[in-house]
Amino acid sequence: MSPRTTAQFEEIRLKSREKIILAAMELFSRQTYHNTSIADIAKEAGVSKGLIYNYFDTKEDIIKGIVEYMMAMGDRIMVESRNEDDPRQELREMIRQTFAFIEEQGHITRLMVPLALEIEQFSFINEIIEEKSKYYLGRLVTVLERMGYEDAEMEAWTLGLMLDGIPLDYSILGARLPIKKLEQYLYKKYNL
Amino acid sequence: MSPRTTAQFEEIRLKSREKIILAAMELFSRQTYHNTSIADIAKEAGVSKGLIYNYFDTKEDIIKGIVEYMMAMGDRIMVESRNEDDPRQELREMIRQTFAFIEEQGHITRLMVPLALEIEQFSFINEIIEEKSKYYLGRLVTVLERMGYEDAEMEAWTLGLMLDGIPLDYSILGARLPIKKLEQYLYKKYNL
Amino acid sequence: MSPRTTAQFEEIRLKSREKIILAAMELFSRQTYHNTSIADIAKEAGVSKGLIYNYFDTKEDIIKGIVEYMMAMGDRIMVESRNEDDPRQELREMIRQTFAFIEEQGHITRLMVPLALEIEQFSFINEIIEEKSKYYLGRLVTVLERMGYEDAEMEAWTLGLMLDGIPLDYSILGARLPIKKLEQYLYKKYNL
Amino acid sequence: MSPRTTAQFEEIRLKSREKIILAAMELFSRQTYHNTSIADIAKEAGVSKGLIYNYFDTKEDIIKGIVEYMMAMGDRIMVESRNEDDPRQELREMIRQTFAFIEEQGHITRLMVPLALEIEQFSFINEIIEEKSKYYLGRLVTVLERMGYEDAEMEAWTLGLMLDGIPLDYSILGARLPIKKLEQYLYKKYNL
DNA sequence: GATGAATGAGGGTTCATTCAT
DNA sequence: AATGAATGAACCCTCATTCAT
Repeated sequence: MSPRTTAQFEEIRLKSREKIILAAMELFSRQTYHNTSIADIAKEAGVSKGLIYNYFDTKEDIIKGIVEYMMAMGDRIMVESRNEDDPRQELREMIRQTFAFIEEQGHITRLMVPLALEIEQFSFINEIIEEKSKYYLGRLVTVLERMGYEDAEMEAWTLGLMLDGIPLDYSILGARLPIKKLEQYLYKKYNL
Repeated sequence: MSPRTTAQFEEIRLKSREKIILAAMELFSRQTYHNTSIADIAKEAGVSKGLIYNYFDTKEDIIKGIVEYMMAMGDRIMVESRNEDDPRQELREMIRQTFAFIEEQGHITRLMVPLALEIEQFSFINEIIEEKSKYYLGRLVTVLERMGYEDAEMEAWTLGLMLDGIPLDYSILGARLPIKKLEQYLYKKYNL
Repeated sequence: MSPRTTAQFEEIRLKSREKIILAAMELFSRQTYHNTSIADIAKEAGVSKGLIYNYFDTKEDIIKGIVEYMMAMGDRIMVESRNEDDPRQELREMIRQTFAFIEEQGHITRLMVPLALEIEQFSFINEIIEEKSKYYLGRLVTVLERMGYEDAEMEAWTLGLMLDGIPLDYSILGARLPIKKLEQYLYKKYNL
Repeated sequence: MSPRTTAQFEEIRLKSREKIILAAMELFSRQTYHNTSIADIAKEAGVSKGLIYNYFDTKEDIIKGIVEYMMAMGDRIMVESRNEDDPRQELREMIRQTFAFIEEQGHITRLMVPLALEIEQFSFINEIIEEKSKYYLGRLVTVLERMGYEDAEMEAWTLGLMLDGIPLDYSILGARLPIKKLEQYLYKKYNL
């Protein structure tokens, strides 16, 4: 009889929001942002069209929601794995995590890369990608320096580019990309 | 007043078709496939909307036209540069051409990469990319073998992935990607 | 903890209802009936959307509520000001009250005039206006007859029309309408 | 076989545009701007919804089109009727034209007055009304001065307001407003 | 009495595509 | 070959209204 408490409402809101975000992620990665209509998302989420606008001001806003959701969910590439004593160990861990991420969360890759390219206005995605890359590159440089590389910066770039190429090729070649063997090869190549 | 010859007609047709394709390329790379309307293309090409349907059955068909056009235009990454005597020279040439292509024809890169990801129905683009990659990879393997690399296949993959990563990063970082230095570094790294 | 008495409930009801009506009046006159949503009203009234439907069956119903509210509030144009002895005095009082109303309650004017025209279904507003006008006109006729006007009815019409023209011009011209001077001029013209 | 000439296209465009404007005028005056949908207009004009956007950028733009159309159609209140010799004759003509306009083109009145009040953003309608009023008032002042009125300006205001009141009352009372008798009464009152 | 999440019809607008000329 | 008026399906979004709590 009495109205729901604020906490109850909050929980309901979170659940609905999540349903919508998950549906949107699924569809965007399956069929592209532009080929997915609000009606599609609503149906996939089992929710009315109108409700979506209770949580997102605009269709593009849903993307922002997805990114936030993913960041909150873990953002697992970035798990810290510093190793003061052994730079080799640290580099190995960085590479391992990157491959693990691509394999385990391949759909995120397949979602974000196209999104970044598909929606030009969405500079904020590019900004996130750029910032992460810069941070990642910085760490690579440090580690490679400690490993004694002379031109550590350029070597970091080649490694970084290669790791960036993986999701791209992966989204085209899928299983034909020999990920496992590549990972092993990198360990060997860098003596890890 | 004399009726135009078949050849004249054919020439007119080719000219109009080219105008449309060039306009579409320009706009797709500037503003994305989905954000470009047939009306936009018509205006950019200085042609009526109706005429476009005289040459292309559908909007997506224009993409096919673009790809064909680009292939016909020279496909310059693929210029043969075999060098039976010196594999080093051949690899150097392959790398050089790749970088040259990215720099000179950056807009094509910025056009094709998004297109490949944006339009899922367009498996044929993926197929083209895949075929080219396979060919390119094959050549890399051969060259690296001749250069004495033990695991030439995996080394070719790393190099290929890296070269694929460049356009991706380039379309995000633009001038902040140190392309020139990267090219030089690769020459040094592979002793070319 | 003791249950509220019926009277207390009734008071609460009245208070909420009034809050809603005042909010709606404010917004309708500020931004038009059609540009004001139930959500806007709820926010302005500091009340939930649901509650509004506790007091009004429909959005249009709120208008009925506003009209009733205004009538109950005093209907101040219509304050009786009969003066058996001096028709001049009576006419002067009628004119004075009209001008006073327009000046003091300008927002009501700006609310009702558009409303009457905007919402055709709302014949009842037109009916009210019509009835008031007829009554007002009747009084004018009587007064003017007593003042000796030969064609009192037509003179009453001209005066009535003029007084109707004021809110209309007022809602367009605002302060550029020389209300004060007009009032004085009318007194002079009718020798009041 | 050959494409239509520019002139032919121009004629087609004018015709379609007019069909749409006439349909919109009809519906706006019958059921209010806000209660008329683009679909309604399309149906009334016997045209597709899409075509309307070939001629008007936006729904509000149609109003601008209507106003322009009406101005181009004649704007008949404003027919010059100067009479250097006899101000009485000139005033009589002004009043006559006003009444004629209201009677003959009542739908325009019923269209524009609500429109001006319904759409607040549409300052341009208000501006037109204001400008016309100022002009009209100015002429009234001049004429009344020549007729010897002492406070010609205020007298002009009362007359102007009254003439403004007519369309307002007319849109509410319709035929119950004794227009004919009012007109005659004014002639008599002003000795025309 | 009160809340706000949820619904769904409907509105404005866009745009690929057709077709008469 | 060429034009651009015309179509209509589809899309994003708004909002009055309902209802479980």
